[in-house]
Amino acid sequence: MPVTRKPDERLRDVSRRMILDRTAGLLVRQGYGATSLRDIAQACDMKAGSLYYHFDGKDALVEEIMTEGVKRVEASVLDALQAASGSPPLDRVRIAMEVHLRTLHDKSDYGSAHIRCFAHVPADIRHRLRSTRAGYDAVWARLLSEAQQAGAIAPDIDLHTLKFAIIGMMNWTLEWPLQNGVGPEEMANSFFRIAFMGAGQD
Amino acid sequence: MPVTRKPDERLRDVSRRMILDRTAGLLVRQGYGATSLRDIAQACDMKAGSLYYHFDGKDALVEEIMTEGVKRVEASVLDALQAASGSPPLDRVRIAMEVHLRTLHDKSDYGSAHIRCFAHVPADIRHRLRSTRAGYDAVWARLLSEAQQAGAIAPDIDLHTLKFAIIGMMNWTLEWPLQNGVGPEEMANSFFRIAFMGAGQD
DNA sequence: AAGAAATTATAACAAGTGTTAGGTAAAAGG
DNA sequence: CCTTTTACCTAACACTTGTTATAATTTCTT
Repeated sequence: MPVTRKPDERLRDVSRRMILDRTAGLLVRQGYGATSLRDIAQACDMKAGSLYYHFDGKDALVEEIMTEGVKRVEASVLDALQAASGSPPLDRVRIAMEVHLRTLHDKSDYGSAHIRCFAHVPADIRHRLRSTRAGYDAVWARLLSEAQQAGAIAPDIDLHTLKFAIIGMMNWTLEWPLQNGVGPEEMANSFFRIAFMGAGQD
Repeated sequence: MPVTRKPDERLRDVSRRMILDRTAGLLVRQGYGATSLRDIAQACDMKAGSLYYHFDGKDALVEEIMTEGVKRVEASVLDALQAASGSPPLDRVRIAMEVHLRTLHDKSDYGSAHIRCFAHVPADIRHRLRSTRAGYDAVWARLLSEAQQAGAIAPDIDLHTLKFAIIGMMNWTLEWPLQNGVGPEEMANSFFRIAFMGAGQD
């Protein structure tokens, strides 16, 4: 088991985290259906049967990763919003967009594994993940609502649709990468410009 | 083989189309990995082995559906643009958005099957689909370029990013339905409003 | 260092998958 | 209507998959 650990780390915890990490990477690269337990085990220098010591089965492993994916994005965005609590409303929106994109693209595979595989996991998992996702959704709803109440968003804009448009364009960057070399900050700035100032010219 | 056909229709053509139609529906509902040839055969009141008379294999069938999916969206959008050739540039953009959404949501399952399964088919299929998709991409690139040259889109807007944002928000409606009862026209209008006039308030 | 507990390997299982080749029923052609 | 061709059935195959129970190895505790 070629995994490095510190003296106070239990093997179980280190192995378990490594399995989660490597599986997340496989899910991003191959998708749910094309990632077998044997693939996962190989990526971990283990055998498939051993994975059952740590997880109840493939789907439990996958669900844990996907749940953690949403949680990580949510935590990152909340942290950033907390740190920017005194900033103007639309600045906070732009920051949230940037952090969302950074978490998806740069931080780890968990968030992107979630988005990539959501539509393909068994229905019961998807159902449970929907409510986890709804929590993060509420973060955006609150953020946009505050911005609209502060007068920063036009009153005729339906916030549900706006949230949807923003999240849609951001998450779509995982399916069809925007452009090589473009980072989260630049993406966020471009999308923010389009969504809030509009691409149109009078 | 419970399928209705007209006197001039060949059984082969009718059966083949029915297999494509029903498979597209399954792909939308279940995804690529969870749709077996036995599922498809059952949906067609056939046995799995029989599908080989019409298609070389599962992947040939799936690829044909997904290719047709892009082609249908493209054809619909091009038709609509042709019919609106005298309209102002941004009207044409809005029409294209509406037709894109209508084709995805109301017309048939082929387009949505494409989007749902794209990230999950074998890499060689995905590679070929990428170039099919690039053709449709070019339709949008041209449309937006004409609008910008006509002065309808701000000169600082990068058209590649704008196209991306628009397609992203529209295609995301397949992953996470915007709202029950909202049709393509209303969606298109809302997304158009956000993307071109901006949600912000001065 | 020894023994207990933890962690991984192993072999096997049952079920499912895409596919093939030969057979048969249905459609088409004259 | 009869014959030929077409379209579907069938049985089997080889392989893959998630999973289980037991064995073996490694880690942890005293």
